[in-house]
Amino acid sequence: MFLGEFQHTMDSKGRVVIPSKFRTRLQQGCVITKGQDNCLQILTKKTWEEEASKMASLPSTDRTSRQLRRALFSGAIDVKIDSAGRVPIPENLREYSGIDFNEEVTVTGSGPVVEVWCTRSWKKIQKEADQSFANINEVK
Amino acid sequence: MFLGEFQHTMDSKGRVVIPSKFRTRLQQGCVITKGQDNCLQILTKKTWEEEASKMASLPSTDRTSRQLRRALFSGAIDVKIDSAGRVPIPENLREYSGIDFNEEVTVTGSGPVVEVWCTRSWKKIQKEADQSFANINEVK
DNA sequence: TTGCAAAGTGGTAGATAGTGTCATATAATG
DNA sequence: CATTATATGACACTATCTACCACTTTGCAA
Repeated sequence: MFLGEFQHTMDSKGRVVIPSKFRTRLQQGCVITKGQDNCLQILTKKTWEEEASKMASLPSTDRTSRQLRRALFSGAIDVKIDSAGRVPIPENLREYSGIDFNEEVTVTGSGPVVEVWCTRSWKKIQKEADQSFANINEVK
Repeated sequence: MFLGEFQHTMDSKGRVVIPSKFRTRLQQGCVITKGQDNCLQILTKKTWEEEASKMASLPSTDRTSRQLRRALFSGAIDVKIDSAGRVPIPENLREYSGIDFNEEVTVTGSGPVVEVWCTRSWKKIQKEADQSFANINEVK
């Protein structure tokens, strides 16, 4: 289970540091894909395979499923963490997530996956997320 | 069941002492999360697992569910109590709770969870709580 | 082919944040 | 009151992040 929120910066070559708490679990290979709401997701090999097989089993008659599948597979790339704890983010994913060189990045643990956000977007999303969270608690 | 109210200070490195009465139950690992009204909650592993498993059953196709998952997991961190009985509070949770280095902190037992408050906030909240409590008694 | 520019990959040193330990002070207990 | 447990502040040490720098590869054009 990945937990927490970390601030980093994308370096001038498009690389992002993975918080050290996450590294051990991602060290033996991980996959980066497009996530929902314009974030990026980092998955362990194992989680990726599970996700991928779920995706594959969706009916290809449904337009939404097809689109989901395209986004997931076409945007995916498997990477390895370098000796300094960084992963390279390719051009298409940088564009998708809106993260530019030297820009602030928020890396969050989100249960089974790690999410990478351009900090600007994260702040917006987080506000919304906290709201949902607060409401749920009130209901109880 | 956690009971009582304790005064402590966050040290200059962002750590807070867990009252010794609570330690034995939290020693084998605990999770800190955002609680209501900008307090922090400390949960036992077991209580946390229960909370987290509720999340797992929600569909990731629904935006609200995704937001909930993000809020819960990104705002949580699992920590262990060190040999001096302290836990580290990471940056994002310090900010959420408004607790600065070297600042007064109130730690309260609140039934199934332990709550950590910036003492300034706690005083306000407590006044309100006492008020409601008094009124309820009057009504009876 | 050769030379150049751009992008990608890898490494290093210094700054900073995080962690662990200890000694003393304070509080709790019998 | 003596003893034990707990809290706090100080300090040293470690890990991690960042900002650089240097090298390699690739693509393009001369």
